[in-house]
Amino acid sequence: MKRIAESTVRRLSLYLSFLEGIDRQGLKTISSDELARLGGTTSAQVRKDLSLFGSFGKRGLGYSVPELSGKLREILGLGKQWRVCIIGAGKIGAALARYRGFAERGFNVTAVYDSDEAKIGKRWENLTVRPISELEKDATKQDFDIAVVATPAENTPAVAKQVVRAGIKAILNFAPVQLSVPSDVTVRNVNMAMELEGLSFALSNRGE
Amino acid sequence: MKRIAESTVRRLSLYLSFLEGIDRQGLKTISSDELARLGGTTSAQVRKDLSLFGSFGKRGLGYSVPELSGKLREILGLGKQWRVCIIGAGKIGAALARYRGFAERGFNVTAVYDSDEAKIGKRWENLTVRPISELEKDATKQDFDIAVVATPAENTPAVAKQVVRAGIKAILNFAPVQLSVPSDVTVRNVNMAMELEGLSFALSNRGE
DNA sequence: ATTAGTTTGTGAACTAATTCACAAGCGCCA
DNA sequence: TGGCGCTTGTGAATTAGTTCACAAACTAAT
Ligand SMILES: NC(=O)c1ccc[n+]([C@@H]2O[C@H](COP(=O)([O-])OP(=O)(O)OC[C@H]3O[C@@H](n4cnc5c(N)ncnc54)[C@H](O)[C@@H]3O)[C@@H](O)[C@H]2O)c1
Ligand SMILES: NC(=O)c1ccc[n+]([C@@H]2O[C@H](COP(=O)([O-])OP(=O)(O)OC[C@H]3O[C@@H](n4cnc5c(N)ncnc54)[C@H](O)[C@@H]3O)[C@@H](O)[C@H]2O)c1
Repeated sequence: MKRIAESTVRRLSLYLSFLEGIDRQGLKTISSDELARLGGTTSAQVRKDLSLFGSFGKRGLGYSVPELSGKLREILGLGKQWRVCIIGAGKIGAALARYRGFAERGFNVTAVYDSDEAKIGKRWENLTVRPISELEKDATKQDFDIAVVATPAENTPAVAKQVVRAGIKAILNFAPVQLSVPSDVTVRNVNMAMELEGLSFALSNRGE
Repeated sequence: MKRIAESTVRRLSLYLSFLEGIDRQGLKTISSDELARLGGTTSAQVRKDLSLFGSFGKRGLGYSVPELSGKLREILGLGKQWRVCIIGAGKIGAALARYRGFAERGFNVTAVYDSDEAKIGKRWENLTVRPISELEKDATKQDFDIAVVATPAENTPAVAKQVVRAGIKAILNFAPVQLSVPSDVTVRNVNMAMELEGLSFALSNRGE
């Protein structure tokens, strides 16, 4: 299969969320044009994105909402349940662990780790905070798919090393540092300071 | 000035954070090549990004770390202090309000809003949660620059309308919905479900 | 003062992503 | 059955973004 751009994957994810809304409204079909309007893009873009994976629509009619949802879920790998661990039982970790939106999409938080003695052993929702030193051992049994890393920036490179050693192949990183990992490990960064700086730039350069 | 791509702004932001690290290490100059290695890009990219705004380096030497930091801060509009309000005093809102990393970069959270009677009036750090209905009135006095929106998806379009009516020109949106706002308002989305789906896609399509 | 060794800044070349534009397919109706 | 209105799927054209490649500028060493 040809290489798919990250921007394409982001849009697919967006289309899926729109389709779920449309489905709740009870509509049966949708055109590339409507999908484009919802996503702030063009109908050609929508059709091109989808055409990378097959042809799912009916000419003259559009796309069947449930069918396209299903295809997108399949493309995005949402058919299975993913096992997620959260590392760093702090403020962000707490918000994420308690967020129901993830499980709804098949991302199940099955463990939380921290290095702080004061936090280890505490109950967190239906989980107990475990010592980070046990991550590697636990991983052989639990087989985590994704690690969500929410530790202080200075410790995060070391944490990433442990995650890699534990054999986890995907990391969602909230610390404002660039992680260096082997090429078979995928990292996505959520860097809020960077987003705010993007807004700052936009505010500072309006009308130029 | 010519249009600057969002990807460029993200990289500038990244360079700045590297420069701050380098500065703490006490190094005085850095080459485009080293900066590129830190950011996982190429030296030509670094130089091209910077050349969009001027020429800040010395041939044969590289860039002065404090000078380039200063220039980047200026470019990104980090010279001033920004007034930020958080809307939605829930799990994510709480994590953000308590995060010190923002103020360090000039983003000062000066108010928190919610619609829940049970939360209104409560103290949050050095702030008191205010009723969202007062946002518009408060904005005329406080003159917020940026609204961080962390409300449930279903209420968020309405919240965005209120933010726009309050005259705020930049929104950082955490709800998994696409906001439609006038063209003079800039929106950045942080959509964690989308990031996880990106990882899911990567895990599902390795080696193809 | 000259030379050797670096590293910038930037047009030109290239690659990737988006948009155009239209033939072809489908449903509906007469 | 044929024609009309609509919408897809996709090569071609265009636009945007990245990388190449090299002259120019600077330091340090002799
Ligand atoms: N709080 C926010 O709103 C926010 C916003 C943007 C970015 N971030 C980033 O997210 C990360 C976490 O932020 P936070 O506010 O939740 O911090 P926090 O201090 O509340 O939590 C960090 C947790 O990580 C744990 N920890 C430290 N070292 C560890 C290690 N080696 N292994 C395992 N656990 C370890 C700490 O014990 C603590 O419980 C930071 O990198 C921060 O910059 C946070
Ligand atoms: N918690 C997470 O880790 C997480 C992760 C990803 C995305 N999100 C998204 O962030 C948003 C907030 O999530 P959360 O977990 O903090 O939810 P939450 O329920 O803890 O908090 C939401 C808050 O918004 C308030 N609110 C509701 N309607 C409002 C209105 N019209 N005006 C002002 N305030 C209003 C509620 O009273 C509540 O205090 C949601 O859209 C969620 O999907 C959260």
